[in-house]
Amino acid sequence: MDRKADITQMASQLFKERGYHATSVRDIAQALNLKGSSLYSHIASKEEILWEIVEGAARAFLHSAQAIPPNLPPDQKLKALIHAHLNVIVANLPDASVFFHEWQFLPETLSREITLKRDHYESYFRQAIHEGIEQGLFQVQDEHFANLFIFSSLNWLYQWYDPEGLLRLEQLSNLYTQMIFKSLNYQKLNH
Amino acid sequence: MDRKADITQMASQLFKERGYHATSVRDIAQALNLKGSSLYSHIASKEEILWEIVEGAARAFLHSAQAIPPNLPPDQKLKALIHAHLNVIVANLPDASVFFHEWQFLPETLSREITLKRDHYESYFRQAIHEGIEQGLFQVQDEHFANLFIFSSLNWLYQWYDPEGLLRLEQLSNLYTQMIFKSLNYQKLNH
DNA sequence: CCTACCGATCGGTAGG
DNA sequence: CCTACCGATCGGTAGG
Repeated sequence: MDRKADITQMASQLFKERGYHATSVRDIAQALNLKGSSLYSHIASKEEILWEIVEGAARAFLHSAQAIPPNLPPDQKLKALIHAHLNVIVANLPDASVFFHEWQFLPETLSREITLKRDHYESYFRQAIHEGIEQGLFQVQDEHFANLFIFSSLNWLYQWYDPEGLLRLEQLSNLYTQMIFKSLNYQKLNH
Repeated sequence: MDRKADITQMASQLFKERGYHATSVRDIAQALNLKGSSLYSHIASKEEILWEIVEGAARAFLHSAQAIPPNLPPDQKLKALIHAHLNVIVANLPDASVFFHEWQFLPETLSREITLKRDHYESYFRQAIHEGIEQGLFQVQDEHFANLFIFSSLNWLYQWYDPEGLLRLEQLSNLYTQMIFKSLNYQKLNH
């Protein structure tokens, strides 16, 4: 029934593999055994497809962060945020790739909206790290840089993660949590 | 004299801002006050421009790693590699951005060559980390993941580094070194 | 380095 | 969902 979801999903795979601009509407249609013009009964434009993918991923990240109890202690909160973040990427790698790689090709009004959603999402991490520092659980030289360092390590995952590989979500999450917590000088040993 | 270098440099800026496929040959020419066809006295194809940028960046990374004395102790070697890596990115942000973001749009023969250069470059990091673990300077749960974690944190820099910002290379290098060394459970305090 | 031009392909529409 | 088609733009060439 929902042909639009089929189109978006196929487009997501192709955008991940070839990039947004190197994928034509005809490419997407062909992969679905359709003619290019047939897509336009379900979508208004190529840009709309990109928007659906990128905005959907932004929403997935935001919702997964908002599902975490805000009253958790900061170390547990950060651990849950790391797990949630990795889960969104692993659960839908093409969407995550397009989100990180192609969002800039949205027209400015829309890309600004994504930037806002992303800032909001990242604030959950910043907040947890900030609270952790205040409570003496974490120790960093430069809080701003610590945030950037952690986002960097998490955001590059889509570049190398192999869904067919051996690394499953739980192990990935444990490894990330351990390295990030060590980089934050986490005091407790068992987490 | 070297018009080709002018073309490549301007293209690098535009590719960084808009992406390879969203930048036309006419865009590059216009930014140099030329007509599109005029570029073809200096270049063979648009692809050649991309190749010059990406291969040049790959070479810059590789050379900077090869300039480090191989007999340094592993902790000092890793520190020097981090510094060299950040220097290449900071010294030429557009080239680095295109290298990380657009290399995949090279035809397969050429992109494979880049992948090989990159593997070779990364092996310097892997080697230093491996030696550090062997000598008991570093402790990690999963060496393979530790490598990926560190590359991730370093490779995402081009996404957020602001050349006009306050963070200069030396401070950036210190901050990265500190967080990475902590994530590796580095035993000595003064580095 | 320019003018003039090429075939191919692009995103998208009309009409059924 | 298709055929037929649109104007615009693409990378690139010829010839000067």
